Amino acid sequence: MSTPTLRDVAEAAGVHAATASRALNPATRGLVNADTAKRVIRVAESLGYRPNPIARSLKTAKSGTIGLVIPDLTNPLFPPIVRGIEDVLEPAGYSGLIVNTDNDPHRERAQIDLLRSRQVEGLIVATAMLDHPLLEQLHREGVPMVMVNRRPEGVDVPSITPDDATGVQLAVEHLASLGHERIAHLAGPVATSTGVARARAFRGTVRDLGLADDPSLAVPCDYWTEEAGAAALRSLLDAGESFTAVFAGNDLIALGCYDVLAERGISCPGELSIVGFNDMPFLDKLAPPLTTIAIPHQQIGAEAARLLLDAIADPDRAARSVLLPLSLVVRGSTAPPP
DNA sequence: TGTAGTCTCTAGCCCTAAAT
DNA sequence: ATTTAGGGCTAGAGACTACA
Repeated sequence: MSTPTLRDVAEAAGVHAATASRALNPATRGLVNADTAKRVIRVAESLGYRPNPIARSLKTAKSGTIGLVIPDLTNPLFPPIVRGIEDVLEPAGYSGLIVNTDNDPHRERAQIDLLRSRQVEGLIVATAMLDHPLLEQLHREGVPMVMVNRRPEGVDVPSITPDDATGVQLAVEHLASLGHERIAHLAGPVATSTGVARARAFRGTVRDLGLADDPSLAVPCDYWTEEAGAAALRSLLDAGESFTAVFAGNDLIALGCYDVLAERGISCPGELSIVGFNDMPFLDKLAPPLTTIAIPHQQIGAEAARLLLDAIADPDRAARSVLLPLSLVVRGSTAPPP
């Protein structure tokens, strides 16, 4: 006996398939006599019936799925965000399909094509570049979309981003209050909104506080990765720049710095203080534990999912964007300069 | 006779294997 | 090469019953 269908349930319960369908769907259950509904539900359970969402979407033209486009699945920043997204999607009857683009535009295009062919009802996108033709195109085609963490320029799409400027300010003020005057910034990629926003805020804060405003102390990384962070710090050290603290564009870049400190025998925080950004999981387990800027990851994900559900329900609604507040988490990687 | 309340009937969603 | 059938499900139309 193959897996039971709605018809099997209906027959066993002595009702028409359409009635069984209504009884089993909470949204339409009210159209069916309560006792009948109860009977159908019981029969469905005893047969081990599982609704077939493919057949359902054949009729309803709705898939109940949302595409989650993640740039780098190995970045621990994302699991808590996805968790927040699922917390909101699930009770709304949706589930997320995750794809990973590895920051590769071709891969991204292919993955998004795949999601669309699977009839996802919307996209939550964490891969936004400042200039992002694909996202512009999707937006023109009317694909419901929400940006998380980053946002492209000039595309009128709902987004949920951290308040980078304030976060940077907190980090730099913390270092300044410890007595640091020459702070280096290992910035995120210049093609990303986050990288640019944080770099700009860094420069502004450094000036406001009257610290060394030396362009050679700000180095953009090619990627948001440990390797890129390590390479950037090496180039600063090799150039003979003098600085007593590093403000990293994100935690992975800061982690890369740890590698360089180890290989060159530099002590942290004794000789060099380091501050990260994002507060991804496990930073408190490092030696020394990394001081960083905390982002409410789960809240970001949940808010993104809410914005998307809004956009799906009402496509004409004006794009709403949310800026989430950040906080400084002081751990062991920062101390007064030597 | 009208009207809730409850149920059934029908068609069709999109695609493809099989029949023509 | 073209047509048909059919997979599982549900929206919409409409039928039946009981009761005011």
